Amino acid sequence: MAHSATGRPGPRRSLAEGDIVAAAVGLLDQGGASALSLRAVAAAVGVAPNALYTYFRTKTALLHAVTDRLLGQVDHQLLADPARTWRDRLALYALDVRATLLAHPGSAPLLLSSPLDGPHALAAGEALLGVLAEAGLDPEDAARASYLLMTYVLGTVAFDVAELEPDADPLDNDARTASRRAALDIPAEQYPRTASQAEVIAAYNSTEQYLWGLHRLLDGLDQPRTDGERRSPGGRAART
Amino acid sequence: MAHSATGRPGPRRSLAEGDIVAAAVGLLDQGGASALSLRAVAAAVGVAPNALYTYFRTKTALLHAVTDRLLGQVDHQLLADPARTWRDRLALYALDVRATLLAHPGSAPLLLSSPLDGPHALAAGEALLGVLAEAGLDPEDAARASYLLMTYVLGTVAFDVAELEPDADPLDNDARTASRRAALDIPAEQYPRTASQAEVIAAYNSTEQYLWGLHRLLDGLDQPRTDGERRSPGGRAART
DNA sequence: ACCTGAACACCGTTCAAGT
DNA sequence: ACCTGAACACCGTTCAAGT
Repeated sequence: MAHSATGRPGPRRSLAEGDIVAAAVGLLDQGGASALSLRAVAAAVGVAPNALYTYFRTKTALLHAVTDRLLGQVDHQLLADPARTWRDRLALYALDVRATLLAHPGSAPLLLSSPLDGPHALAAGEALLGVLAEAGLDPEDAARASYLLMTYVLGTVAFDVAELEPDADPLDNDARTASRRAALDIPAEQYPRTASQAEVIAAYNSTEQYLWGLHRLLDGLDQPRTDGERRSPGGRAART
Repeated sequence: MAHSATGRPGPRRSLAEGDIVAAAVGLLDQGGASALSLRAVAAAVGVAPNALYTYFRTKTALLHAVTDRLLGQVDHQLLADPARTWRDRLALYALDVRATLLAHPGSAPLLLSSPLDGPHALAAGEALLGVLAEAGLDPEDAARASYLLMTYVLGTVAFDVAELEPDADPLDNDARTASRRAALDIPAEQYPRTASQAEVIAAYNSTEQYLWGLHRLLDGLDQPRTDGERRSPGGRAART
């Protein structure tokens, strides 16, 4: 084990928060969520386990920092590209978030259990509100829609990553669909509709399904309201 | 601690899988996800920790059984009520799933990491496909839509439950919104759009937000396609 | 402030043995 | 088959002590 997360030997630089977070991400990448223990991080960074408490009050605090670092790897510029429609920008961005998280197995559940109030999360949220404003949503609806989109993206990837076998390549969707298909065994008499759609169900992990759901969701945002509007009695939202 | 999950004293009945799962749910309810250890379950059931390996190959297998038992507490009849429109049925069902999961803190992340192939999950999925067929979706779109809905419901509740403080009442949304509002501190110069919507953001955990998102999603399912259809080159879906 | 050794109260899982 | 005691290889966190 190297002294620091950079792998550079020699006398140890003074340890910093960033080094610890980087080492934690490294463990996550190699061994998944279960490999991310405080003791392992401490070992990777060349320090006694309890030394980490100088930098993070609890393990949870470290995990939140890991979360925000991963969000920092997403290309937020995709949301700002003025050459594309708002819809294309959202789709490309959603694909980038998914690809980033799939490259770090175990990160999606981690994101779902984080407050998402770090600097990268805030920056992404702000950019998202801008795109949704361009799409014609008033500020309140834009905020609601941004939460809807975040939930969709993170929920989908969390589902996806949950069933990853530790040895499988997280980026090979086709192989995973095939293995899902082989494992499916639905009694056709009891569940006829389900059984008849086994192919589609096996491909729930596909990019195609991901985009299908995203576009249905954007369709729902991109039209007049039909139902279920329950505004607070206080007043209507401003349509700026 | 009673000998069995039923609390009935006296000579122990022969232990069954169901007793173990029931005890696990009890621990989940009392202490959240972290209280659900094999050793605690074994103690609750009056047995040595390793005795559980007679019934479940791993802890994960037990968790999957817990997951399906929780799904069994949802009222699937809500999807079949012929007196209501498909949209109302889906909304009522989604509310019931949410209420059930919020009553069991820690269960949502558990569901997200389960294969959802147990009997109750299959039954719910089959009923869902039926409702979506009524809504006018062809079988393939219905399957895709059911996954979209599941992701939305479970993802939202997982997000929601993630930030639950152990002492808070999981069913008091208003109190949690207030505490979220108090914790929010967004620099308005850096994130103007975000800061201006702090009230809405604080209420992300509300039933109102949940229904808003659900209805946007149903709006997206309930209209002709606009974009993003990328069917596999092999052939088009059958329109039965 | 930053780090240490030692300890505490836990984990999931395996093994050999008993009935 | 069902269950046990004992052990293995871990956890996160705290405490007192050192610099």
